[in-house]
Amino acid sequence: MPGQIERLCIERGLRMTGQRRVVARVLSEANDHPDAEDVYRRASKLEPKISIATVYRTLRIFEEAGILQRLEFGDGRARFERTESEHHDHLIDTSSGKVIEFQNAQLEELQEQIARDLGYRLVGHRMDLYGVPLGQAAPAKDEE
Amino acid sequence: MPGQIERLCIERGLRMTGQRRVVARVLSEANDHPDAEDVYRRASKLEPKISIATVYRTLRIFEEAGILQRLEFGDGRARFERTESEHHDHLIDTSSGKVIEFQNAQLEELQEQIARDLGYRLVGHRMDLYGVPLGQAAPAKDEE
DNA sequence: TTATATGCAAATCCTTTGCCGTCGA
DNA sequence: TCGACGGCAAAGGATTTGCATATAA
Repeated sequence: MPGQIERLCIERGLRMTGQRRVVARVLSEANDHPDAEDVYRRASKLEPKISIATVYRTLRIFEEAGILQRLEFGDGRARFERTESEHHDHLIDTSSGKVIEFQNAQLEELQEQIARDLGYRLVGHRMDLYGVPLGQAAPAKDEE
Repeated sequence: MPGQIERLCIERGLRMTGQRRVVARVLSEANDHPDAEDVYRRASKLEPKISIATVYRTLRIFEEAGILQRLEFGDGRARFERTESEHHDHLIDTSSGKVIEFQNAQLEELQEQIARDLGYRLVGHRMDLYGVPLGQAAPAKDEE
């Protein structure tokens, strides 16, 4: 039984090779936001002879087919997640690196309006929030 | 007469060398969002023997001193702008590459609130909008 | 069969670093 | 003076690519 991603690949007419199935499966089963190295590591367990070049090529192809979303959190490498019907943004916990997904309709609306006011039609956006857990670290400046 | 950035450098106790003055000046005079290569190119006109390594080192030092802001628009290289008292975000015109700055207090407030609702204190964020000029390209799907 | 995909290693792009001579305070 | 700085070239990390072989359809 093909996973969600493999199904999408077939739908979009991508040639399904053993390697692509493995990458598709790794991504279907991921609940986090793996980078290429992570995907390679996980895929290698299922298909030891897969190469990192194939992983990169496959990720790019999946992204171009709209199956994957590329995320960049500013640490120099790209992370991937499957495209979901409901759009969401990310909050990165800077103290642990944990990534939290959230949705906010008001925010989406506001972004469209801002673009419109500037004379543009919004075709995309990227928004990442960086935060530390409340009650951790020092919120005020003059405490110690 | 030192520019705004050189003044900040002095304020923060950075040792002022000829190269740093040149980089500071280039950035003080920039009205766009140059990447390291751009800064190097512009600095070279004022100081032909400056090296790209020095430009990178200086940009990093200025950034760490809070004098510069590092921007990443997803094209693989960092861009820089001087830190301004009033925060702003960017809208990138995907048809021309032009970058438009904007401020929106409601947006900032909403971001803080979202973080708070998730149990976080917002320590930073990054938001870029991507758009095409209104009236250009096809907004509807079934026209031609 | 035949265009497309994969492996491997080399290449690229952006950025950082080691080393050693130089310069600012 | 003397520790910080700059130049050069080499190193690094992430990602892409050329080429010969293998494979899906």
